[in-house]
Amino acid sequence: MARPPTARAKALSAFTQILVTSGERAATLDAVAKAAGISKGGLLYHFGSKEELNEGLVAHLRELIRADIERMNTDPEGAVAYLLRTSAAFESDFENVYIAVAALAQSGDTQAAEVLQEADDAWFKSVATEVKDDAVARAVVLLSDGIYAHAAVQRGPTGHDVDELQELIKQLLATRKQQEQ
Amino acid sequence: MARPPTARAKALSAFTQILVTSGERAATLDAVAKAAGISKGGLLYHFGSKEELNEGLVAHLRELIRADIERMNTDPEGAVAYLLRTSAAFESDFENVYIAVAALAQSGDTQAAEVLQEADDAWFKSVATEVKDDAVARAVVLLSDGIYAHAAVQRGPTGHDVDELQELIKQLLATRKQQEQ
DNA sequence: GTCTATACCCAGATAGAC
DNA sequence: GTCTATCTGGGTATAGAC
Repeated sequence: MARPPTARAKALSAFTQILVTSGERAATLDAVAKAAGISKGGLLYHFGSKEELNEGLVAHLRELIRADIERMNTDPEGAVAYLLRTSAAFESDFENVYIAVAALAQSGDTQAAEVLQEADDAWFKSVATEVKDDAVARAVVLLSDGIYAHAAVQRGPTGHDVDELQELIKQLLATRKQQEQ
Repeated sequence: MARPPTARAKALSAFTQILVTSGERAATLDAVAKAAGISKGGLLYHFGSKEELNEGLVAHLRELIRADIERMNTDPEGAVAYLLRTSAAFESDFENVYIAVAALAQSGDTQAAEVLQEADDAWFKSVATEVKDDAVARAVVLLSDGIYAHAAVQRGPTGHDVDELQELIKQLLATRKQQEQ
């Protein structure tokens, strides 16, 4: 798992790309192998079956979530800004893999559905720690999910105005803090 | 189109149910026919191909959107309340068909993706008319999309606290109205 | 209008050479 | 570790009876 042979990584990358741009139906072993520049046999050497390929991508996302949370917690603008910004802008691999796994989840893969929930839970935790308002944190994660859902359907980054959303969140937090006192 | 023979309606209903509960992969002609209590041949009489079946569901959603917008615009609690409430609670057929079409969209169906965008646009229009604040309207639709995305992945209604969200929106609108003056 | 039977095709998986 | 060739199963579609 630590330093995977390049063919394996290329396969995962190609699989991701096809899932994002063409959907789950198009992501056949043939298509993945071709896009990765290897043969179907070679692909099946690294992933013994289609299910293992799915699991491989799910496991990959699980790793990326850890790294994403790390970046989120250390972002100079804060967790809310990071989450909304990356949802809309595809700053790293993470966003593509997330969308790809979402496609798997909708096609019937239950492990894919589970890891998406894990991402949401981790996001909520980070955001809640920052804003100290669980209701707002839930809303922020929901907004992020909405942006991702859009990207998944439109097959690419969305034009959502993140600054506008951040401003709304800021205003909301200020209002609620005031009322609390 | 006006008074479809029951077999057609049953097929569409079964197709919807399988898509929602088991994903696109499971929604084969065999499975749909069986769930609808008809034979594959009978199913193919009403829908000449799998693609036509997809199109049939997309067209059905397009009709339901009109009815949904109608209910939204006349809801005693208002459009925002209606949208958030129905996203989380599956009040009518609409929500199930919406999730089903979302599954088609993720699997690669472009017409399905288009009609989902139409729904979002129509929702935005209704909400924006009510709240008279485009930024907030966009956020509300995004929240709704987030809730739907959750439901799609979890394969059923979500436990999101709609009252909590509505309260947030209310506070936000009040704050922004005040600042405007 | 709905059925059964069957043909066709392609995605997934296996075998074995290199 | 990667290839080509081949087999199998199942999903889609057609033919034709009732």
